[in-house]
Amino acid sequence: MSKIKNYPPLPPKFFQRDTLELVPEILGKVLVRKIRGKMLSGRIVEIEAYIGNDPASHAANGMTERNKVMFEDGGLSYVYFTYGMHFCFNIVTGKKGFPAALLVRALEPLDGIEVMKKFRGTDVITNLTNGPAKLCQAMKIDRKLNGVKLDCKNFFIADDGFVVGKKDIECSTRIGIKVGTDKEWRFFLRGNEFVSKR
DNA sequence: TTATGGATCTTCT
DNA sequence: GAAGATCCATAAA
Repeated sequence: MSKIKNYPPLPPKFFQRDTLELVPEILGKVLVRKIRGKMLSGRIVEIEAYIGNDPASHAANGMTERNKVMFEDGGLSYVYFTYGMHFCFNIVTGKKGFPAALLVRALEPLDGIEVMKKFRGTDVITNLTNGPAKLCQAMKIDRKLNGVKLDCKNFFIADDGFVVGKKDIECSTRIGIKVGTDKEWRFFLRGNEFVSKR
């Protein structure tokens, strides 16, 4: 059993920095979600950056009802609905007024694996959270968590002491987009079997 | 093993 | 009306 519950949430201030600078800090951290008395958690092993007027970002053309959370201070949760049936979870980064976020694409399941299996309807561990919409389903992340602060008791990011070396981080172009493909803003842990494949 | 279509919300044209 | 920061079941090869 892990000892994540002994580690306090990272404060919102932690996320109010340059987005790309945060990337190596976020990789390896633990996303914790408490629901109905159960604790679900997973180590963040894959993220993508969406910054400013980057053409691939939802915020590329200014603020809308959906993306307005991206303009808030770092440390908030941005959850959006896409393709008619899927939720994706982002960590808002940087300062208020500048739209930036890190899309969490994959987790390595730690606690509450049995609950995740139930939510996902599969027994295959590597298929629980290896995709942005999958991890939301596994952790029951939905619209209600859009815009919440990530230091509340039921939903936060924690540091359990796991160390990620610079050499363990690999980068590539982002996935599932048609513009902004010149930027290598997808980051993942080298060789981790929970990274979404493509 | 790779390809295709369905699900059907939100935004922009 | 069309496309999208997706996933999965099913079909073809």
